[in-house]
Parts: sequence; structure tokens; C-alpha cells
Amino acid sequence: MKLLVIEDEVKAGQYLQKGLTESGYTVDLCCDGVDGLYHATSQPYDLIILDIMLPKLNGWQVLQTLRSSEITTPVIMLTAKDQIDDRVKGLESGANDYIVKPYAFVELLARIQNALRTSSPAQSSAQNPSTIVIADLELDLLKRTATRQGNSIPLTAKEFLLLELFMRKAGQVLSRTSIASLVWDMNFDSDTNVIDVAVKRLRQKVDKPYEQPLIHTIRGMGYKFEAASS
Amino acid sequence: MKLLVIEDEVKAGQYLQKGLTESGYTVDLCCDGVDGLYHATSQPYDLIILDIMLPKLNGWQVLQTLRSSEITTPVIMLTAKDQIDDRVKGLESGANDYIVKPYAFVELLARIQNALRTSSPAQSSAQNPSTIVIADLELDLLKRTATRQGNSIPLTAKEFLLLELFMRKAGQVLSRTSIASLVWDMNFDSDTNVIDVAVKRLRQKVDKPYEQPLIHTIRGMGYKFEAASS
DNA sequence: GCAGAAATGTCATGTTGCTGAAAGAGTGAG
DNA sequence: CTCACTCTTTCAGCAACATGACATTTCTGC
Repeated sequence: MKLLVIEDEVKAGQYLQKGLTESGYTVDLCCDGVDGLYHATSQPYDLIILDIMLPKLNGWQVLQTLRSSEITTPVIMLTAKDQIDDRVKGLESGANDYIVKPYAFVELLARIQNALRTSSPAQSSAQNPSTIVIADLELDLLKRTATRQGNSIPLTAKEFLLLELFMRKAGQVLSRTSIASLVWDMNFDSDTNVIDVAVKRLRQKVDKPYEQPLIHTIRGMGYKFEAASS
Repeated sequence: MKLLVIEDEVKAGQYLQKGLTESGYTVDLCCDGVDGLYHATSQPYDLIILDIMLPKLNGWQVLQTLRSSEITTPVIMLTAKDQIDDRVKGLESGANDYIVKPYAFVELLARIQNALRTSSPAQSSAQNPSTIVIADLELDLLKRTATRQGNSIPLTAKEFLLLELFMRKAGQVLSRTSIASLVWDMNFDSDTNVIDVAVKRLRQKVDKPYEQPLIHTIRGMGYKFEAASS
């Protein structure tokens, strides 16, 4: 799950980034409206957290531009107590939710989860969204553990993020470039093999001890997570 | 599925009753705290929807009385925007969820389903809300003491809060930021290691003298309280 | 209020193990 | 067979965590 935080106060922004990263999200951080808008339009995010008071372009303008570009990513507005106006209250602006500063971090977390839940309609009626199950592999997002055939598999932070991405996008081929931008915060211009190494380590734990491989290499394209081998 | 709605505004209450009935629930409606408490204690409900602003007895009092009567029916609090305080935010009051007025009906529905789903398995084993028992550790919420293998463990205020949080969220990974937000009221100070120190002190008392560790560090993510570990 | 004690927070230092770079071996495609 | 792509292993750096000592705040009995 990739979030974009647009917040000009550096400290508040870093705090958010840290807290949300710990909570299992990948977070990009922008410090002004123009930069934020650029990021929001140039790559897909699952959710955007948008401060209203911003240099260059304020939150309203960013939001309006996004919506008129038909970008429907859920947006949670951050507003100071004395800035609340009717646009926020009624959520008529196209925002999905708002939260008043200062806020409790866990409350923001709850709102993020809520916005993510309600924005993907498939989930809402489906079963418990806190676990993903594919074949005999189960990923528990709250416990941050994987289980295969009853065996608990301990995962490091990066491994967990990678596996979560794989399982969410099961069946799709994921290029190294998109993996790099979704799990690492890097643009894939450098010639690194972090991803190969990470996949190798993940396979070691998830596939190696078992019969059926779930992580498949698509030569020249990337990787794919799939139950039935093609 | 039988629900109890405690809401003083007649119109809002009837609206809820109608909507929930149409959604397949059986709904009782009460218009003040005393009446609501009477119903809630005199017959079993699957879930209670509880407004905070109520005549005679407010939502907090009703909830507290319910919980101290060992009634563990899931409760969703209804709160106006300007009433949100940390009790709601952290859900430390014994409520299972809360929703801010005005809300979308479908959202309330989703939260009801969620509360019914997540509470039922846990509730049955946690009949007595005045103590939490996990493995050989017992936490007495009234006496504010912990006991492990028959040995009483004296806890300071912060230690107790932290352990209570851990045990309530047993199995889940808690990020430092969430812990900071729930146990301390820190929502912005980032460069401190109070939490690490507090965990160390708690471990000293709770884990150090015993065989099986209960508090686990999940590197890069936070901490987790769990009996059997990988 | 005051002194002493307990609790809590800050800082400096030690320790661990995750992570990513590099380099070589393996493997499939043409 | 050759080349490009992928896999595997090794290793050092470093961020994240643990810990002990010290400072500050809060509590408690007089």
C-alpha cells in the first residue's frame, strides 16, 4: 500500500512518514503543492494525505486539479482547527475524509484504513480484510506474519512488504521498476540487484521448503505471484 | 442478530432503526441512558450502538457500567465531531469502534459487520473483562497488578498501561508511533526512545525472570505480545 | 511545604542482524 | 555456443534496538 503525504512542515511530515512506514505502508513525502501534485499525477497511489496550508499551491487547488484530471485516489485532508470551513465539513470538495490537527496518530490510522476499505468496493462485503490467503499461503496483515501449511514463517520488514505486494497483485507480472517504486523508495535508474536478492531471500522462506512454487520469474519482464503454475 | 440503539434524538434513532431493520437486524431503540442501560443489562444483544450525548446518563457512564457488569457485548460509539477525545480515539474505554456524526449509513453497516465479526471469537474466551489472561500471565485490571506463575508483579502506572495495551492487542504488531499515541499522548515528538526504555523496564519485570518471553521485538515494525512464538 | 523516594524521561554506548553492493555461477533463449 | 539475464553467496556498513547510568519530574508521608 503506497501513500503520498503532502505536508510542508518538515517535522510533522517526517513523523507521519515514520509512523506510517512502521504501520506497513510505503510513504512518499512532498513538501509543497506543486511537487505533491506532480507526484500524485505521475504515479499511482492508494491514498493521499493532503495538508491544506501549503506553499505554492494550497491543498484545495491540489485536490481540485487532481479530481479534474479524473484521479480518484482517496484523499484525507489535514486541517488546523481554525481552518475548518464548510468545504471540509461537508466533504463537498472531493475529499474522502478529513482530520483536524492536532490529531491522535491512531485516529489517522483508523481513517486511512477506513478510506482504503470503502474505496475498494470488492473488499467491503468480502471477508476479513486483515488477511490475504492464496493457495496454502496466508498473510496476516495485523500480526505481520505469514503462514504456509500451518507453519509460521517469520518475515523481516522488507520481506513482508514485498510479499504483501506480490499477494495483492497476485497473477500480475510485476516489473522490477514497479516493485522498486512500490516497495523501495527508489527510482530504478541505478544498476542494483536489491530486488533479485530480496526475492531470493523471500523464496528461501516461502517457496523453498514447499512443493508448489508461488513466486515465478518471468524472464525479461519481472516476477509474478501465482498459485497454479502456467 | 439483535441490536440495541441508544440515541436520544428521536429522528436519528428512528432512521437507524428503519435502516438496520431493512438490513436484516432486529432493533430495539432507547432514548436515554437509564432506559438503555436497563435494556442492555436485562437481555442479551449482539451489538449496541451508543450515542455519547444522552440525557440522564451519558454514553461513557452507560458503557462503563456495562463493562463493570461483565457485559462484553460489542459497542459502537456515536460521537459528534467536537466530542472526539482520546477515550474514543484509543478505544480504551471498552468500546469496540466509534463513528463520527454525520456518517454514511453504509459505513455504519460496515462497522457493525466488522465489530460482530472480530468480537465474537475473542469475546467468548474473554468472559471476565476485569482480568486478561494470556499464557501464564494474568493482568488484573481492577487491582492494577500482574501475576505470573503465581508471583505477583508490581507495576507502575506507565508499565501497567503499556502491558494492558500489549495484552489487549495480543498477537498484533504495535508500532512505536501507535504506542506513543495510545499510552503517552505524544503525537508529534519523534526523536525519543521512551518506548524502548519502557519496554525494557516492563520486560525486566515480566519476561526476565521466566522461561518463555512474551514481549517480542519485530525489527523495523515495533513490538508484539504473544505467547507462542515462531 | 519539604525532604526523600519512586517513577519517568534523556542520553551515551554497546550489540545485533537486516540490507544492499559486488562478484561469480547458473540458466534459458536464440 | 554465446550472450544476456537471473540466481546465489559473501561481506561490510549501518540502522535499529538494548542497556546502564544519570537527570528530571512526580509522588508521599510528615
